[in-house]
Amino acid sequence: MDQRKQRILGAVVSDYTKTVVPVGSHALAARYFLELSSATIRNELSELVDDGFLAQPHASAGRIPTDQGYRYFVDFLLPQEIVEPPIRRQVRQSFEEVAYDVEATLELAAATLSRLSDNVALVTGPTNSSSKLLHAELVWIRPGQALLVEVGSGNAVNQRVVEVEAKLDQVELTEVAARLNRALAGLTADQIEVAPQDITLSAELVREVSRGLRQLETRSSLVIHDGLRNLVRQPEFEDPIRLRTVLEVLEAQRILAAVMSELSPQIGMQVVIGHENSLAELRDCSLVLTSYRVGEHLWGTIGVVGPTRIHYGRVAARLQFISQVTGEALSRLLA
Amino acid sequence: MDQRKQRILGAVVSDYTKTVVPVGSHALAARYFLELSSATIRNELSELVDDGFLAQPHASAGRIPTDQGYRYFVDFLLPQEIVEPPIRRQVRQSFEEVAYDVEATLELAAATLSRLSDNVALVTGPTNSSSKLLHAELVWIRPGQALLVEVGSGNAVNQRVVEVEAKLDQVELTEVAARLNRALAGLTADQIEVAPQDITLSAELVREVSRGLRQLETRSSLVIHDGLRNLVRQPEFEDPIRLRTVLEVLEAQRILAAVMSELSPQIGMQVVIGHENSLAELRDCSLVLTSYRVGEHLWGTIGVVGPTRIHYGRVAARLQFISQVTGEALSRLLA
DNA sequence: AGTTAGCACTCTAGCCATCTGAGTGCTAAC
DNA sequence: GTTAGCACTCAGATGGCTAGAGTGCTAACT
Repeated sequence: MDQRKQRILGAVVSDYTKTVVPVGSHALAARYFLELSSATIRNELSELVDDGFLAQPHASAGRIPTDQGYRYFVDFLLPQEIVEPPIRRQVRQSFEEVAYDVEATLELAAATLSRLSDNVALVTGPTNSSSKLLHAELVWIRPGQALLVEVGSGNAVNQRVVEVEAKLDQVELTEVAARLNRALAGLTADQIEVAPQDITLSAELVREVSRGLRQLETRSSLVIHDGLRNLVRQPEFEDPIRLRTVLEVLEAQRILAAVMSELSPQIGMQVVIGHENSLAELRDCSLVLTSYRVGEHLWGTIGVVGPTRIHYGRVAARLQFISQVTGEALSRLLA
Repeated sequence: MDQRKQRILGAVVSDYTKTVVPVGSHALAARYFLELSSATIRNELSELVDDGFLAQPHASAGRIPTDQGYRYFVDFLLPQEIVEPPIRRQVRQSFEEVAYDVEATLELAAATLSRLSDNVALVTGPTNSSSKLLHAELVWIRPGQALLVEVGSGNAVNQRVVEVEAKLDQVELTEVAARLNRALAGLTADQIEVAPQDITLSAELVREVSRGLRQLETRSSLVIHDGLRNLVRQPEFEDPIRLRTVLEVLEAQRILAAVMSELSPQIGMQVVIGHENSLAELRDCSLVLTSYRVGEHLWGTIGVVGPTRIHYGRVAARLQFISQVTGEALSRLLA
């Protein structure tokens, strides 16, 4: 594609992104190409349609980008945008004030991202696919019952009620917990299940510990979302059926988690446009995703869902920034 | 209001609830009042309009219930509905399978309620307005840092990273935690802050404990919602502006939590219809709320948000049932 | 008294025809 | 390769028309 075609494609994408109205040759000439006539632009537009980068809603309408057009734009024409310093300051400050635990941090990340992207934000927690037991504790509740509190990798905490011998009091429970720690600390759920049994520990209790660790893994794989209200504002989702289709996916934690973990990029940013989505329900949407890191090992996925005409440049820049701030906040908290 | 008027009001409410189309005198005569002529019904309808129970969208249209009409219906005419045994069985079973911790239980409650009510479900966690410290524990992370794990009333758990003396190892941290427990267990955050200082405990650490307790209180006051997708399906929310207004409130955790805790009934069921809502944004909506109990002390609020023509009878019955199942599931888990 | 049939009247929603204007593709000239 | 000019197309807005659902009112009936 020659340079002029690229410029025109870029202009159509920017203009359509802003106005959500098909862009005509006159509008392009007036707003972006004072040196070219509308007739010339018409010829170029016509070729861009033939090559699949643009489409016409109907014969006498302007052009809108196709998924392929957005793809080209994202791959080759995306302008590097910066996040305005006032926004950076404000975001950093709110993270310092609000990010007092993992969950609050992730929720703040989602809220901030949805606000700054004007779209729906998605955040997954740390993917502890094989969480190790750091520490276990038993808290007396009543005769015969105790609360098993487990701390796993990344300081994620899980609690469950377990049956214990009725005669045990808190002092003795603490003693049992100490033995648990000596026997099991540093092991994953799998390892605990096959580990040689310490004869002084009840097999049932050990089993509860590994169950708890698995709960930790399941729980943290779920997805926080925020900004569904922004979706409603988008003209492409005025149609209730379309809106509902997308909402159903966004509210289906499991499906969403699968989509995100499948796409989650090891590094850099991942953009999925319209039909590129494996999920048919998201074929009207684009996803912009990246990973955040906490120290070295722990990481989750954070991203934005919007219509295919989402403002890729701005969203990518702001997502990048928030992902970094989130990682830093979590590092301060945990690492 | 005489009995016939009541029957007519009831018929209008049921019919409108099902069809979402203004109900005319002919339709009423044919479907509900074979013994009366449409003219008679017209006279009655006209009086019901004069008394404020019904309204006409325009002069030659049928009638729809006003908020006052729904109010009368709910207060005096609500038929006692039962929850079908197959549904009961299925719900109980899913609670047995999935409700393995507090959060999962509340999420399951929200998911089930939104499905069974065809509307948006809201669930708040236990309102630990003054959580007592049951147990504290310190877990070594690295020299100078430890994870403070606190268990509060209702076995809610909170964790935070705290600074400690660099030389302390896990054995010594456990010892410090034991002293913390002796000094502070059973106290609320307020009480901890004014308690006489144990000279062997760092004032900073004690302060962290009370901060953590307060986090617990804040966190559990947030609201889980599910079923926003159902809102989109309601004809009254086809208008994007209306939809957005409601979505904004539903996604604003703090506001929603305030509304729910303000309304949360000590016992029985609370119905708020349209303009009765203190929040202007919810004036097109009705809320059906109740409380669930875990043993004696712990409780939260669970409810449904929908359009004012929500099927009050069915929703109330199913909400009642789910609230009970949720309470039972949590009791098994915690008490 | 309350109920009902009859009837004129009202108003919306759907339909159709018309009009406008933005935007196109094509041709011929530059 | 670029541009001016022009005929053509089509969506969307506008406005009249009609059908039909539903009303309120009157007068007769029980």
